[in-house]
Amino acid sequence: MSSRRQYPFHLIEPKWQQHWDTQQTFKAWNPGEVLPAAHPFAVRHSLSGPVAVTQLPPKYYILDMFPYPSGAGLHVGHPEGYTATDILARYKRARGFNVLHPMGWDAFGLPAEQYAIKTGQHPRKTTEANVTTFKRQIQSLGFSYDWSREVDTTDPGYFKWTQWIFLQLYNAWFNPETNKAEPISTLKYPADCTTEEQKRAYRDSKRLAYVSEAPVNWCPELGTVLANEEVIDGKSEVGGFPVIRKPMRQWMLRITAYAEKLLNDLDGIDWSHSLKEMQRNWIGRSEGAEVDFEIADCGLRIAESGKRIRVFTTRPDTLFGATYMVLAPEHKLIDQILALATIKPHVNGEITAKTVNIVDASGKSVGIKPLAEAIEVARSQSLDLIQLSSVGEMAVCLLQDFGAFRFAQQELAKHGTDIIRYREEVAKKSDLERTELAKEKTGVFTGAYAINPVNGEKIPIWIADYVLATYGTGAIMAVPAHDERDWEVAKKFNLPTPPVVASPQMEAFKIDDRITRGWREVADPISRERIGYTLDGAPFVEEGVAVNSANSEISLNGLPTAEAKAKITSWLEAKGVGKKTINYKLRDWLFSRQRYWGEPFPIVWKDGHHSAVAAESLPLQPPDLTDFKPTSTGEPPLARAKDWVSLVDGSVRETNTMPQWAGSCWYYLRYLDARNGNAFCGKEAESYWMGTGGGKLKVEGSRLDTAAAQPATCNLQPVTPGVDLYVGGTEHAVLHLLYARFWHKVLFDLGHVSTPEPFFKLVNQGLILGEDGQKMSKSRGNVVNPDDILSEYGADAFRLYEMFMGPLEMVKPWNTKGVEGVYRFLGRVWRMFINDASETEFEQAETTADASKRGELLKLIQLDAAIKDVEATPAQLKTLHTAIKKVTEDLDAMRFNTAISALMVFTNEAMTWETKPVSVLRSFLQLLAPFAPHIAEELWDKLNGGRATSLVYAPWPAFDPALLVEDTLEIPVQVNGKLRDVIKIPATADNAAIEAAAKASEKVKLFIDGKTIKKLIIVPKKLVNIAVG
RNA sequence: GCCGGUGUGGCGAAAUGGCAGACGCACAGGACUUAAAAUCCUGGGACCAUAAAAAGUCGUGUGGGUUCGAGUCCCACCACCGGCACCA
Repeated sequence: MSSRRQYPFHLIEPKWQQHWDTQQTFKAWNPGEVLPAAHPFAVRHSLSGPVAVTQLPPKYYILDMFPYPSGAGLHVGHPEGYTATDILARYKRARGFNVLHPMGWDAFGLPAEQYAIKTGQHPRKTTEANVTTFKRQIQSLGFSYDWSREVDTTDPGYFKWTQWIFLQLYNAWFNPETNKAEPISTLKYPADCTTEEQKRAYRDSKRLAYVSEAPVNWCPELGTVLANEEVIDGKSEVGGFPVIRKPMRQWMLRITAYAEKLLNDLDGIDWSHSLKEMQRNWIGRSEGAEVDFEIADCGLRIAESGKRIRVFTTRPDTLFGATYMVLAPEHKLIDQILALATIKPHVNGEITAKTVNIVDASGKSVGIKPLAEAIEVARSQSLDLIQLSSVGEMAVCLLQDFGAFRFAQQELAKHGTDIIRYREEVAKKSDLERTELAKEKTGVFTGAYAINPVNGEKIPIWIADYVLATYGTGAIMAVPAHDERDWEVAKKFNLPTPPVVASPQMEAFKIDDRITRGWREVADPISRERIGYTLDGAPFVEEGVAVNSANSEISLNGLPTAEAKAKITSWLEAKGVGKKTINYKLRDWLFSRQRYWGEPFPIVWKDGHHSAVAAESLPLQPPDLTDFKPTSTGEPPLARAKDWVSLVDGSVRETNTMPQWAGSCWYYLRYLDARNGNAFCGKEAESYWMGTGGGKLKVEGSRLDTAAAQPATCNLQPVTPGVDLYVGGTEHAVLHLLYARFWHKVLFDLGHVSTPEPFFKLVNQGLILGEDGQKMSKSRGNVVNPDDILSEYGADAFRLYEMFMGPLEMVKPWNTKGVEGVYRFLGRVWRMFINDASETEFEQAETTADASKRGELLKLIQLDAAIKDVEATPAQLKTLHTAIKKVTEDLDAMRFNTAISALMVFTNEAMTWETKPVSVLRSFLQLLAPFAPHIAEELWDKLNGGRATSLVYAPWPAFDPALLVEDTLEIPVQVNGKLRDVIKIPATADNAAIEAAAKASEKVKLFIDGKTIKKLIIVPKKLVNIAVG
């Protein structure tokens, strides 16, 4: 503040921001819109009136991740990406594109709601105030957004369509045959679905938006459930509160149906490698096999589903080494085991039900019969009728010898108490404890055994919480010799660890050697009989060669892992006890929240069934509340609004709301046609901005060139860019970006959008750290407020600095001194154009002038007398065209920092010119304009005597390579790779002349005289290297 | 542990396999000024040497390799940052 202002940015910046605003300079034109003839875009492209798609130039859609307008206001991280996209938007306008560059507000969210709970202030009020602040701050940076397309996710005109898209999901199913989403009306019902009730249940189970009663991530502190993606290390992403598992009725979105597409289509889009990897990891595809293990007969089979346990494994080749089995504590089979162990059976005469569903020992229903008849059936087989359960008049009865039943039940019951206790312990643990803290493996034996299908061995069934109920089948076969976790458990509980894979390097599969390879003889008689050896030391988890893996029908011995997998899998398939399977880590998206400040579901409930509200009745507005807390019964806050919830026909509204991600899943589509009241987006607008349609001009460097460079693996048909460039932070790698791709694909399948992928090219800006190199945070006190920087250095300097810090994608620390550097640069640019004396006069006038009149005083500032309308010298043209080339290439590659340095190089050079040709300065201002638009417009205006149209649509200067050709070349000469001299030589010199000149150099001679030249390299016009011996 | 990224002056950084450190910050010296600020000019990787210089040697995280030539390509390792993490 103490120093003199480099140039009057405080007047220039508001002046041009206002100018752009009133002229609607940055309005993007949709096909069919009426273009005023005077608009600079119309002038540039010779258009006016209603324009057809075919008349419009090619589009360029450049998008920022819209912000959540928090109470803290903008921080310097936000404008980093916004500046980058703004520079490119301005550049692309100059290159002749119709540029769509919008901004909006992701305004539903927890902070406003929590503030509301504390203060009673309605979240809408808080949100509106925050949006106002954000908008003011963003606008003060001079970004070229088309504000006529501003969206706000909390605006009923917006969330009407969020709800509408939800209904699209609700009314669709994923058809595996066509591999896409289809309207629910195309669903075919299985033969046993006959009644309306059955059909409804089937239909509801197939919808892309469905209701599920399952354990979910419940965060007591936030009073809501969270998606898997919102839980980090067992704590909520927002606030870091503990999260526990709790079964609740919730809305889910079937994103898993799209797992394969979400994975494969990454190949065709231009995202950073690491971001794609993050998505791939999150989707977590793994190939393996499902294998069925029969449960060893304990006399207690009761249902078909309980007869076998299905496991998932990625290493079916190790099946011969499975020595036990582990079920997740939540596995439903455990319930059956427990039920059997604890039921108090009624036998024969004790049964009171009128009818009986008889099941045999294998769990099959033998038939439903009146009680008397059922008893007769039992008597005829010398068995007992044991009642397992009853509903009303009907009982389910097992046909079995009661004595044997009681014995088996007692056996199970011995372990039953262990199981119950273990399950209770597990349930008490939070996710955090179950992962981070539970380093030591735990588990209990169930008392039951399974049969290994490859060798008929009886292996114990355990339950342990290191097996997750939600992945695969919730059950595994444990192969301790070849799996870290199984190894730990086996060691802890003294279970055998027979090896079935050997390292090929060690050739350990040569059985004779195995003892020296770390295998030792086992004492366990079962394993000894089968294998005779167990692995010592540590598990061998890599791929290798199968050993000890044979039965009378199949042998894997000697096969490398990949082949062994294939062989055993087809054997299992032939036997009908297994099949090749693909599993994903990705879970369905938990889509409901127990909150107020979100989109209400357009769903009503009646008699336990849900149905959609009519699309015509949308938007469904949330009720007005004064108390935003959940109800005392733990229901969501919407349940407080009794009038809102209850409808006249006796049905009630869904009281959950949608998560914050809903609004951001499709906002980029709303921008295309933001004020459309009849559709989420008009068809023509969608296909012009997102598709390949439209565009009469062939523009060099257009997106289509980029699309052509797609990798061969791309399987997107048709190849479409969608959003041409999307810039935002990595924090959305697996949340917003995965969800939005999912919604887009559903909309694509249903014919609402024309591209399978929404964001063709995506770039992550790197985090900006505080001056101390630490993450900016209030508690560290290192937060930089853009408003402070702006008032001291102006928006142009701020923009310039954000880009000059380093490559966009990199993490980099803020340094206010660096802002001064680029600010000084702008000062030099200013002085390159401006007459000193007139500026002094302006400054004096300004000190006395009325504040409102100061803008007018800019007129006092005169151009420097050295600026003349003369032909540029070759040297001046060379300086200019060097800059044009560098800035153009750097902008195409998003290298903003080096582009700015090229502008500095030009300025340093041009400052020294005695005469400055207008034409050269004009081109320079065009290069500068995307970076520092305000000063560029002001100087452009002065240079053109105040008569020119806005610089924004002036065609980008072309560079002429002919002007860059040098007469004299400076060629470095190396001897043995070390620089010894630089020779000057005419550009026309051929290699022989260069060689002669190099050898003639005195400095070079010192190093080559008296030595033999072994090799001589000449890179034409570049370099000479002489290798001597 | 797994996956990805990054290591270059005092600092932010730049360099199609071809003059390492462009551009900027900080710093030092000078000009202007009564003085300061601002501005303009000059300097600058380290070492060695010197009155000063020239010349020379070393130098892009570490160790190897390929090459006439490596910050850049290959192999092995180290450090930091980000993501995932009992995913069978």
